[in-house]
Amino acid sequence: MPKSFREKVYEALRTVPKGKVVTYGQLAKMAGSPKAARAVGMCMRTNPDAPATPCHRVVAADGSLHGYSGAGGVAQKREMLVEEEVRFILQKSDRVDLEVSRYQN
DNA sequence: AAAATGACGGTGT
DNA sequence: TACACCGCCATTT
Repeated sequence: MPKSFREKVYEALRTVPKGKVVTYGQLAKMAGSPKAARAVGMCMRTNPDAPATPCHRVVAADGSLHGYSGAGGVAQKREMLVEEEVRFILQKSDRVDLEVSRYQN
């Protein structure tokens, strides 16, 4: 099979450095389909595996965390980000500060 | 081949 | 700011 959309997504995701995050929409654009943000989410869900794919660095466009298939759900996801020194909105600890921690744009 | 699914995004209220 | 709706897309059934 030729490279499926999901593989491109994983590839792009792997380029995201520690301490930075990307939105589903960004990832979709990097994979070649600017409006496939939703599809990207599904790919993350069906492949929570491998430490090679930092799916915890993927957040919503407004900086909020949507889901996480791993144990602990979004709670665990948030912890991981904090551990990678990703900046969060102080008042709203549920959102990432995209102004600072966003990967590229 | 067609319909259903979901870890989205933007807009309106 | 929070919640409800609608539109979009790759993947799965």
